[in-house]
Amino acid sequence: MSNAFVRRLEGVERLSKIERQAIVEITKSVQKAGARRPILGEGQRSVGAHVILSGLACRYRILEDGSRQITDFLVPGDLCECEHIVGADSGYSIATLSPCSYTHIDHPSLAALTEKYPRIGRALWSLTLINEGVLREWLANVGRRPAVRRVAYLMSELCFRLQNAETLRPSSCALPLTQIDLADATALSSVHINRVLGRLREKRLVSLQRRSIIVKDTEGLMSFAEFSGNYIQRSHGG
Amino acid sequence: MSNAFVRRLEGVERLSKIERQAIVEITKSVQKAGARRPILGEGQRSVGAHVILSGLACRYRILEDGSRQITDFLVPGDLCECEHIVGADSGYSIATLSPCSYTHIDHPSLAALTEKYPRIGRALWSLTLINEGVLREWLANVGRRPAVRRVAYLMSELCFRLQNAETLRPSSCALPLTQIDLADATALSSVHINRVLGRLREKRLVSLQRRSIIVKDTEGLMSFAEFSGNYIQRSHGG
DNA sequence: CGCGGTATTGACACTATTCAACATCAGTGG
DNA sequence: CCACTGATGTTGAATAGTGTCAATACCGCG
Repeated sequence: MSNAFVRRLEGVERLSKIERQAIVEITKSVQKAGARRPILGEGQRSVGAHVILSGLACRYRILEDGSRQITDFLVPGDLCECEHIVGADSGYSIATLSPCSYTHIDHPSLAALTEKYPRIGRALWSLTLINEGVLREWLANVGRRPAVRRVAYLMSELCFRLQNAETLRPSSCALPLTQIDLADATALSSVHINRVLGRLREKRLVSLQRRSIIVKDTEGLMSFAEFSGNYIQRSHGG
Repeated sequence: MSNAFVRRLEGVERLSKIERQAIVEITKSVQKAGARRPILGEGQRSVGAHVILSGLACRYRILEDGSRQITDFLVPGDLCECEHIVGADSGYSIATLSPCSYTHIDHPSLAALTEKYPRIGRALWSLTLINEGVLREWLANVGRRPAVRRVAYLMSELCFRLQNAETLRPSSCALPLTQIDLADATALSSVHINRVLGRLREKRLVSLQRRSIIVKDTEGLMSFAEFSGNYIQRSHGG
């Protein structure tokens, strides 16, 4: 009777049983996709939004010169492409990184939902604002931090958000990312990512597997990266 | 009977006379500040949001190593610090770049407004989503574009947004930025900004004045930067 | 078994940074 | 009205940090 999206919304706004129910209702037609599949393919235009219910996905764009910039990681509970609901189209694509389940919410349903339950509308706005905060963090990260710290910071954030979404807090965390993915998210070359990861491995913070990176010591990585999750999760006032 | 904020909201949502009136009402206590003054000083915490009504401001953060990252330019009609209204606090500061007039909206007033007029709530969400798009653009810009294009792109965007806010479309546009500001926004050093601007001046795209940069040929600059404003302004469907 | 994407390593090139010296200008107080 | 001051702009030289290229290794998958 609850899912990742409900839990996420409850993290920013207290919901009544009826509101919870309405959200469960709107997200009940679940789709599944394997790793590295498009959810919103390049060139495609969505007519609504998607909610990630399990797994890890990302939003990205291919630039003029062919390089790819990943701009968001999407963890369970994340809503994406709201801009379509609101009428814009910014030309980004969504793809899974690990196997995902997700649901599609069409324009009219969401409009009706927020009309009927303004508190849900408010919660959605909150999620968008938090996401804005994450984007600013990425901007500062890519703009100003040297490679090693930059990579550590990004991985810290991703661990933090994944663990939050699963309401777990293990000291180790597997990230289903290739080194190329990490390069496209941090705006470094994959060659350099490889060297950076070597250094983090020497510090015993991560270990490497083919097609995935294992953070051995999330606490250690976060403190090395000087990461704090304040901007992502509120202390939960109500 | 109209101001920059009303015009901005009307750009994303059709408003009734009563809704317009309500917005004018909530933004009527105007404050003014000269150039380079804090609106929300470092370390200060806001209890609401600010709306820029005229002039140019920016949002920024000082990182661990003392460097400054500007994450947003705020043009007339822009709303900022909504995250406070919604309960978060991301630790950024706001300062004017040119003389500004602005207004403060406190938490309860905005809550009441969006409760009473859901369409206004929806319009505010739209603004936030557009802003998210702008941030993704900045991320791609800082992450992947070489210095000259990067600077050109940023200036293009700023011209575009300023001209939109003023509903003017002159071919020349004065940006009240020092080279240091530009460096902090593009994540380059001010020394390098200086050299880059030299090149753009050779191309007759910009001219330099002390403490401000004049874009001589906005069309030319935008096409050089391969800039398109699609992600900022909708074609205006309803 | 071979193919294609990924990972690893070295050599080298290049962009942008840092440092330093100096120039310019607006504002300030004498 | 002038000299002083501090922030900004300008230029050159040396350097650091990443990117690029290329060769090789690895491994899951068809």
